Amino acid sequence: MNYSKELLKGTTNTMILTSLNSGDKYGYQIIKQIKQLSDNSLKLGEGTIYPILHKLERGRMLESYWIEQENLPKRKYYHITEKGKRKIKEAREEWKKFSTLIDKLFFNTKSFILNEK
Amino acid sequence: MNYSKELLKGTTNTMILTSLNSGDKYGYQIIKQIKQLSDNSLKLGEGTIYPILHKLERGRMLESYWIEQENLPKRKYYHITEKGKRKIKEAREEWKKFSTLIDKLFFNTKSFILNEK
DNA sequence: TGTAGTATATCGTAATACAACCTATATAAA
DNA sequence: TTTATATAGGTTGTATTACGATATACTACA
Repeated sequence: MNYSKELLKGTTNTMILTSLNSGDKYGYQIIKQIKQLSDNSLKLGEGTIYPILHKLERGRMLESYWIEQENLPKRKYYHITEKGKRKIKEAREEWKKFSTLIDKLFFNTKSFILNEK
Repeated sequence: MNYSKELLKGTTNTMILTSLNSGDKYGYQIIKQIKQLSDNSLKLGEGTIYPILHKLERGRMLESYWIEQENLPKRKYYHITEKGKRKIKEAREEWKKFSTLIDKLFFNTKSFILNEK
């Protein structure tokens, strides 16, 4: 993982919801997709994604159904609900505000000096 | 706190280092400054900042000295070291890459569809 | 007297991501 | 043949983190 575990916190749920927003997927597929989209920098493990999928389903953000495969393990597909879509919208708004603020606090050194008593 | 506790994780240390990068400060002063700079949206508590200051000092990112006050509790001032300044630089680079990636994953829905097999 | 502000500090708690581990099957390499 | 990797699901224990609660101690004000 190229990014600190701590920076990642709070973003994983929305990442997974956003992935499912463009179509139903199974857990393992989401892992591969996020890895691919991030140019191998974000490798969510199984121990990360499955508990989150279960939690999101308990919270009615997702619904699931099984699909049998020939010569391969069966897959559990997840489908995003309207509640899940609303959650994405909220999370995007929060992220926009938060990242703007961190940009200010991390880079705008001048304001630190100017605002001092 | 307007932002989720989890989004905040991983940014607090750098926030504090950046604050000290523009001049020595004591713990309580850092809390007030971050609160002010964030328009009251970031209210770091005492239980947050003091353990971090101690940890940063143990890690040689900061050095501290006491100043006695008249009619007020004495203040423990923190000074950033060269190691601390290097840490800021690293953290800024990491934040730039990370926030760019999250922007992509949260908002660029099109890429999710296009990249699907 | 009560409350708020200044200033430092510690402790317990909830939430999180993850490594490690487990079950299966299939395929490819050593 | 054995080993490793990939697919696909899952659980459990652990470290890290931010924070509320609490403690101490002094000042200022209603």
